[in-house]
Amino acid sequence: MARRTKAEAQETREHIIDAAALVFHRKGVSRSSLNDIAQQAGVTRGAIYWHFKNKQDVFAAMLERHRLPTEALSQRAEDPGEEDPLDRFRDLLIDVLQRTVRDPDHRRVFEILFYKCEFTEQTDPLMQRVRESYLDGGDKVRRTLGNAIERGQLPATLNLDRAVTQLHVQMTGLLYTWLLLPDSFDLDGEAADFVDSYIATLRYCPTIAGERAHTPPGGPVSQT
Amino acid sequence: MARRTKAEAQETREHIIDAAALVFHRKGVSRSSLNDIAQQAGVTRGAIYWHFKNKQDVFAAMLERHRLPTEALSQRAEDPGEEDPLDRFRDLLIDVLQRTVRDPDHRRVFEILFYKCEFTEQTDPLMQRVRESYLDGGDKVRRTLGNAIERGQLPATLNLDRAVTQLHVQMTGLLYTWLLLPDSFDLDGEAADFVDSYIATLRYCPTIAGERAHTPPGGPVSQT
DNA sequence: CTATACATACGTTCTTGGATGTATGTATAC
DNA sequence: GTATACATACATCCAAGAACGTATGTATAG
Repeated sequence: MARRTKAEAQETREHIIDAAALVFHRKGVSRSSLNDIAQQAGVTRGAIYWHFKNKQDVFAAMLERHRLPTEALSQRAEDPGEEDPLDRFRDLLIDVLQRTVRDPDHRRVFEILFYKCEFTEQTDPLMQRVRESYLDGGDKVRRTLGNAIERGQLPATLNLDRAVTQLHVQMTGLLYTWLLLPDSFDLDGEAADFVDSYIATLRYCPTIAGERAHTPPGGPVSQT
Repeated sequence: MARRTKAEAQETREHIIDAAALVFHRKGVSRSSLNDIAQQAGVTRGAIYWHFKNKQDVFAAMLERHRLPTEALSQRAEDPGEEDPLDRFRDLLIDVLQRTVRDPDHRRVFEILFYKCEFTEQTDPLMQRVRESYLDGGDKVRRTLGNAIERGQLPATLNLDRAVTQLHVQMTGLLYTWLLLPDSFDLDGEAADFVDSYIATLRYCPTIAGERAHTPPGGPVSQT
């Protein structure tokens, strides 16, 4: 077999990424050879070298494909025209947590990122990429929370930097620990609780909300 | 040169571990060859193979040496005879955070664990080891918090499981994000704040401290 | 026909584990 | 105290495999 149609070629490219994720997850990125990935995908190394420069390039493509779905949701939350930015923000966070539990493909990429790959130097483009991803995400959150403040959904005294830091800490910590010990707590069922708890600290915790805790108009702070 | 005295041999063993940590940190564990480590330590691969079985064994030895100092502090906090277990617990948490900032050797191991090594299968002894380390740590924390409850330092209604989970989330999240972006916040200066904030949630957050606010009148709260 | 989408074949580079060499520390005998 | 015997603490050398990148072959879509 040889030359396929363009659509078919695109399919094999996707298959290769799928296979890479599986092999990366099973053996770790460094111990995964391109031959392993090719076998898993049902092609030869030649196919991989046609679509990608090398293993690093396959890895980057996998991350890129993983980034897109979350991107869409965060765009909605960040929109200044959005009337309920805090609720869109809440949806986004809950979605990330629950998708990690429910969608094996999504979870697999997170597991690879946390437990099955190595970032080498500060100058490593991959390390830089993750770093920028965090910083960009922080900026998005900052804008979204700013919109929420303007709409009166959060106190004007909110310390944005602390809020962003705490969000990173909470989300990263949740995903990291749950992926390590999935049976230690029910992330899917309690996702909304965790997110609401975080939003509550934005409103009431003095070190984040500002000097005086006050009660904003009723939002979705439901506890079970 | 050949046979050294026992003390000198122990020194070279330590040197090898030091060198391994440096090389692991610089190149990532998988890309570090035993030759790299030997060169960094100023010995040959023969020396490493004398003291250790293989690279995995060097890695395990590095982790073991890293575990010990924290172990001592946690033992104190856990002691049922300790009169102020909550304060010892607080000291322990602050120490871990600040030592990560101040002690380059300590920080290096954390960076390796988070960013520069791969855990492969569920059956991987290293993965298991980290998992057990989390579970054991959780048990210690559970006992320590239990002591604190008996001494009246924490509410009797405290949900221990949630408290342990939240601690893992908070500490792991803090270390992970700060190691990724050390300039994004002042972990050293705010370490006590973060710990106190966590302890405050143990006392006041309804979902963790207990459901006094939401409990219908007429009976003690039953948990778990 | 020609560029595409792969498969196949090849040479090189690294790394590993073990085998072997060797010089010194250390314990014991005398 | 010294000679002997052995274990220790490495250094050096070697064989084998794995993975990579490239170069080349080839059949088909356009």
